[in-house]
Amino acid sequence: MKIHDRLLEHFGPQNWWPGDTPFEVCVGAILTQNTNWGNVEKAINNLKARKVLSPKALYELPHGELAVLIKPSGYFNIKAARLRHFLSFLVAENGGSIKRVFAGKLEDVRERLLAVKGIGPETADSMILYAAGMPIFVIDAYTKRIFSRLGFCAKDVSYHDIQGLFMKNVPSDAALYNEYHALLVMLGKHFCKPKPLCGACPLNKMCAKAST
DNA sequence: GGCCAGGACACCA
DNA sequence: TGGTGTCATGGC
Repeated sequence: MKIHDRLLEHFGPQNWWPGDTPFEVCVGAILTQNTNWGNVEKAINNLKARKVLSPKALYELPHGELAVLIKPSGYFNIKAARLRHFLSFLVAENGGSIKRVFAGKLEDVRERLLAVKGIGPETADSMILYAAGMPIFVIDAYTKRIFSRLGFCAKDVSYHDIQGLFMKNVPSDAALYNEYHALLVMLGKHFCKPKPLCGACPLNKMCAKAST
């Protein structure tokens, strides 16, 4: 059985991303950088409670106030600055239109997002896949750890290389990429931690390198 | 009290 | 261009 099918059988459909609108997905993508999603939810709930989870309202919020609201997500000063860079790109350069941000070819959209300070490859790809529904495979720390332990790549494989591995071997389908990445995160959270819990892991029999 | 969590960037050699 | 330090909260 293929890895994706095995994970789907074990965890069930994930129906990602946890966010009500494409804009909320983009905000979440920045806030979740190197951070537990539970903490991000607290920050997003703060923004909702203050009724500022919209491009214009968030754009007009001063740095200090924004930083306080997103404090639970950690790195709040840096993330406030990164959010404001994205909001400036969205509101000042694209009229506050998420549709306009994601208009055009995938490669061009990605390049424009990567030019925004604070948006790196994973954050850009998360936005493109989960907010825009365009087919690009998101690579994160879990994906690298899981596939290096399975023996498909080196532990320190580059983002570009492992993404190429997926895009070459998995059919280009946004719904499939969405589900696959979400399932990998579930596996990472529950089993493939820095200290792996291999006993009940659904990939246990496939993973000869579980101890590395 | 330590480990870990859905990164990105500045700085340095 | 590759390695290292920095940013920070909260759950387990």
